[in-house]
Amino acid sequence: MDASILTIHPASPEPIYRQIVDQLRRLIAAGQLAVGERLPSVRDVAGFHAINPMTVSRAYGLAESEGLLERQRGKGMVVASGPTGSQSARERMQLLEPHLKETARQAQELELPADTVLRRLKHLLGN
Amino acid sequence: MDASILTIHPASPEPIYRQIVDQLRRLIAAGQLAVGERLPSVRDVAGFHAINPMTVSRAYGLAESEGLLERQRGKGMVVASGPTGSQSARERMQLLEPHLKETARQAQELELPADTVLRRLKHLLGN
Amino acid sequence: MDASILTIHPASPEPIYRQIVDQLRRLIAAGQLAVGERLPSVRDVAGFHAINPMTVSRAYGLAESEGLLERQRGKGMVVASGPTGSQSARERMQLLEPHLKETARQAQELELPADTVLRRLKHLLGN
Amino acid sequence: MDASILTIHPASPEPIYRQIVDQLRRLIAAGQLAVGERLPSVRDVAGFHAINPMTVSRAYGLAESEGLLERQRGKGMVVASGPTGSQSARERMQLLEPHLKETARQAQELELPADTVLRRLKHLLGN
DNA sequence: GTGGTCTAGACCACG
DNA sequence: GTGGTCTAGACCACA
Repeated sequence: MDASILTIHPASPEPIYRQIVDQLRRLIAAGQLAVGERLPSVRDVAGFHAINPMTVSRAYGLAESEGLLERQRGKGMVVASGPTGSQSARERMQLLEPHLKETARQAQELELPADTVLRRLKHLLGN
Repeated sequence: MDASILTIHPASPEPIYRQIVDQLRRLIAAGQLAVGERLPSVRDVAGFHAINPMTVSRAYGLAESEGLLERQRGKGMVVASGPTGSQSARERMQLLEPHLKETARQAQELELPADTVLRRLKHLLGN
Repeated sequence: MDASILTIHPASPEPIYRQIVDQLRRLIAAGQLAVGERLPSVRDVAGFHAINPMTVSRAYGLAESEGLLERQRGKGMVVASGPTGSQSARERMQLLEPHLKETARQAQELELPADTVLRRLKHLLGN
Repeated sequence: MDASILTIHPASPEPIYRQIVDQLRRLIAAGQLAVGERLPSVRDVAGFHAINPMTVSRAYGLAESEGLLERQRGKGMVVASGPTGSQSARERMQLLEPHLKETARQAQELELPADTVLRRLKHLLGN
C-alpha cells in the first residue's frame, strides 16, 4: 500500500500521530484497508509526508495496541484480523457520531438553520 | 450574564481556555451575546465550572486580543463593538465550514452513504 | 482652570489616574499650571472626560502626597508652592529622559537610521 | 539563538510577557531575527533572566497568535514567514510612531524647546 | 529535548 | 468589586 493513502496536515492543531491513528481506524472499519494488507513502511510514510519517523512509528504502535494492526515478522505492519476490520454501516456510523454531535452543537451556537447546514454538508459529501 | 452560558468539558482534549474562546466567537457571531453585553466575571465562571480563575482569565484575554471582547475598567468584560458582532448567516456559516469539511472527509473514509449521515445530523439538529 | 487642560485616553493601557498625575507633574514643572492656581474640581474633570470621579480623586490624592498639589479648605486643590513648581529647562528635561531612552532603545531594535527618527520627531514637535 | 537577545526589566511596570512580545515584533520587523530562525527555548530564556517559564511561554504564545512566530513541533519556535518579517524602513517607522507622538506631547507639556529634545535624542541614538 | 495546560495561591492595579 | 501578573510546580503532548 502506498504512503499516499494517508492524509497528513502537519500544521493542524490535531497531533500528527492521532491524525494517522484515526484515519487508520476509519479506513480499516470501511474495508478500504483490507485485513492482512500491508501498510506503507514507517520510512515511506515519514519520507512522503516529510514528518518525523518516530511520529509514524508511535502511531503504528498505538494502532497495534488498539488491535487495528499486527506486526508480522519480515513484512512490517499489516491490518489485523479481528473485530475491528470491515464493520457494518451501523458500527461505522458510531465512529462518526461524536463528530456529528459537535457539529450540531456548534451549528446551534451559531444559530444556523438546519437546512442550510444540511445542504452544505450534502454538497461536501457529493465531491 | 450568567456563568451558565458557557459549556465546559474539563475532560475534553481541547484545552478549556480554547473551548471558551471558540464558544464566545460563535455566540457573539450569532448575536446570542449582544454587543455591549457584560460577560460573567472571571471568578463567577471559574467558580461555576470549578476551574481555575486563571484559565478563564486567559480565555478572556485571548478573546480580547482577537477583538471579541473589550475590557471596561473596573467593571469587567463586555462584548466588543466591531466587525465580529452579530454576523450574517453567510459569515456564520464560514465559521462552521472547516468543521463540516472534516465531517465530510471522515464520512468518506468510513464509506458512509451521504443520506445516512445527513439523516443523522438532521436528527441531531432537531433537538 | 478648565477641565479641558487635561487630556485623557480612557482606552489607553496606561491607567487613567497615572495619565493625570504625569500630566500634572509636567504642566506644573513647566509653569503652565502656576503656583496657587486652582485645579478643576473632581466632578468637573470626571464629567468632562466621562470617567469615574474616584479615579480623578485618587489622582489628585497622589499628586498631593507627591507635593504637587495642596488642598485648600473651601477652594479645593491648588498647585502647591514648593520645589516642584516651575522648574528650569534642565530639570524638566530630566522628566523626559526616561521616555527618550526608551525611544532610542526601540529605534535601535528597529534599526531605524537616526536622522529618520529625528526628522520625524522634529515634525511632530513643530505642530 | 542565544537567550541574551532579549532584554528584560523585571521591575518595569510593563508586564514581562509584553516586553518580550514587543521586542520580538521590532527585532523581527528589522530582520535582526531572520525568518525561519529558531528562538531560544522557553526554558533557556526563563533560566537566563530568572523568570518563570510560563511567563515566557505566554509571550511566545501571544507572538504566535499574532503571526510573529511559528511552532515547529518538538523543535521550538521559529520566526514565522509572513507579512511581519523584515519590513521596510517606512513600515518599521510606523511601529515607532505612537511612541514618538507621546514623546512630542510630553515635550510640549514640559514646554521644552524642540532643539533641546532633538539634541538629546540624537546623542542617545548615537550610542 | 521542545512547548502546553492547569492548579493553587499571592499580590497588584484599577475603579 | 473587577481583571492582570507572576510564581512554583505538576503533569502532559509531541517529536
